[in-house]
Amino acid sequence: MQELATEIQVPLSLPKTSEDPELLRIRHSMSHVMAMAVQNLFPAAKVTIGPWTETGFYYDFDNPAPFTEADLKAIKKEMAKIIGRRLPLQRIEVTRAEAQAKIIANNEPYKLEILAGLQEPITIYTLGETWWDLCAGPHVENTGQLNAKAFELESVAGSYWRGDEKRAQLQRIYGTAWASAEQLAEYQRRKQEALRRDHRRIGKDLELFSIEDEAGAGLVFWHPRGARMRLLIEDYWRAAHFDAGYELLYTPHVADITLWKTSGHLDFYSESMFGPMQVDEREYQLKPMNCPFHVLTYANKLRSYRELPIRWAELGTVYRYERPGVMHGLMRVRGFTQDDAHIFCLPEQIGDEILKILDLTELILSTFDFTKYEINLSTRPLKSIGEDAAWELATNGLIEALNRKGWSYKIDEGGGAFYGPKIDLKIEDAIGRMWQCSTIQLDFNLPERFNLEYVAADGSRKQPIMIHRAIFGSLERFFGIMTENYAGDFPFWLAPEQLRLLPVTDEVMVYAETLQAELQSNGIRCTIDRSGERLAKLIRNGEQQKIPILAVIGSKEAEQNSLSLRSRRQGDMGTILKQDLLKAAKEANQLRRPDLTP
RNA sequence: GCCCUUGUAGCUCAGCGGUAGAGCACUCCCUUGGUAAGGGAGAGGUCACGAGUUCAAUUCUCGUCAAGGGCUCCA
Repeated sequence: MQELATEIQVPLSLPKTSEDPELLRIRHSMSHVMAMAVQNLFPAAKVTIGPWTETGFYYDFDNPAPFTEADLKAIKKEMAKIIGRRLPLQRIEVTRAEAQAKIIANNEPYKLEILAGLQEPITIYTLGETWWDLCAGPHVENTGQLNAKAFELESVAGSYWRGDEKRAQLQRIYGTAWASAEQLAEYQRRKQEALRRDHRRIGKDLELFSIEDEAGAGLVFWHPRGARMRLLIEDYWRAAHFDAGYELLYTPHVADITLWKTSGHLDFYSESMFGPMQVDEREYQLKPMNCPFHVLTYANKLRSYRELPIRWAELGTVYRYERPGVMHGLMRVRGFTQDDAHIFCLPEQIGDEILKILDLTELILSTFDFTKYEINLSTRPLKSIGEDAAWELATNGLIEALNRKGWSYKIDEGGGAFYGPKIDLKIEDAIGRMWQCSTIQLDFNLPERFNLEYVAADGSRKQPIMIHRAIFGSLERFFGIMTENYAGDFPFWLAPEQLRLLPVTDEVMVYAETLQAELQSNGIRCTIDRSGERLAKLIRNGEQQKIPILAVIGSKEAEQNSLSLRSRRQGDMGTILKQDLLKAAKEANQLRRPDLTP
């Protein structure tokens, strides 16, 4: 069924740079052309680096004055000129001393620093008679091979030399370049499509949520429609967790700061925490994570090995300090709810537990039509705690589970947290973007710090294995991703307003009200459009608000106790008797169907 | 936090050194209309906030806050 989509008319393919050597040369050369253009127009600009990206290229400059959007136009024009001159690009091998002499002659301090880190042979690429850049290539042979109609300068942005915010502030210019004007047009069409799907746009248009200046950045207000959807998601999540053998917890939003000292967060996480607050004689801390609370709950009494595994989940709302300027719609906020869970188990249970988590993750994500995953396994970093044997056991447990699940994965050697190895899962959305949501982490740290134990079969005290895991990651973020995935066209079971009754005249209002009451009492989210506009307008409004089912009712329908249905996904569904609609809608809700009928 | 851009009606946006405009939405009136915009009238703005320059600031300058695109960081 997933295959169908690809059969419908294949659009112009847009290869990534890393998949297409020709595009790589084009983009790499284009960044040199841009650098030359910039230095022609701004002689004081110093060059730094100018790599390709998957959709284009950028170049970072150190220029006395920042570039403005207006400068981009002039730079683009200059680039077109350079392309028109069909200047050759030539690869020249030089010695370190020669390179150094050339760089010093040009007064390019950043290049000098780059040179210091290079191995011989050192290559430079010339562009025309006078301009050149330290570069490994590859490039096109001459600028005539670049298409002046297939590139665009997209934006200016600040960046830092070597990505280090303590070092020089540079000016980055982003561009995109393609082999043909048609490809550029297709790329721009896709950018438009991403804009159309933007959850911030859809969230406003469909009245799902807002972020209010007066309350502060990064704090989400869920409006009735968004809140209803969130509730549906949460209800489903809870049911799935009970089915999978979890119990649910509720824990406080604040706790005495000593708890955060014990957990270690005050030492290694304080930069991401809201400041403490004074209450009576004690200092309290708003929670940035749920784990210490679950740990305390575990430690509340002596546990037996017979109780394990313990699986505790919570939709836990946490607050984290995010630096100004990094917030982004629902994707990056300061207050959010994690679908957090902690599993306390015996060492020999790790493999089974991880596998169960993978199964539950797949079940839940696929319910929202996320069926393509990219999995990363991160192993022990250099700086870490815990014994070798524990790391090996845990890492093997993760690998064993992935193998049993039959999922392929990449290994990120040394990419784990200092307290344990982890599995990260990225999901692919409808337009091919990858998003990281789910994560499964082993933790040797907290059980140690809180002295967690259980009584083993032989009567001795042992430390349990602790697993953190989240499937959505954060409900806010997941909601944003899901909204973009569906482009606001939510499946029937999830739509905040599932069905809207459109009365053709006021005379059928009584019938409409009877219908609404009956549908609502059967758990179907249904409204009546009382605007009094003509039918065509009612339909237009309903379609714009992406209501899954619009039900036209006039005198004919009122007489027969029926409705004329118009489905957003399935088109005209003809006239249906009330009792048949009730049955179909209830079933669709129960089975979480995308449409009224399969 | 840093760089660029932006902030005018609920939304999308014009405008300008002499205190404001359009379309949609909203309210009312006419229309009772059968599958993507019927017609008319009206209401609605401390031009983000705070200073400064000026006879006069929504417009110019500076600061603050927020948003957008990035950097860094991240669920």
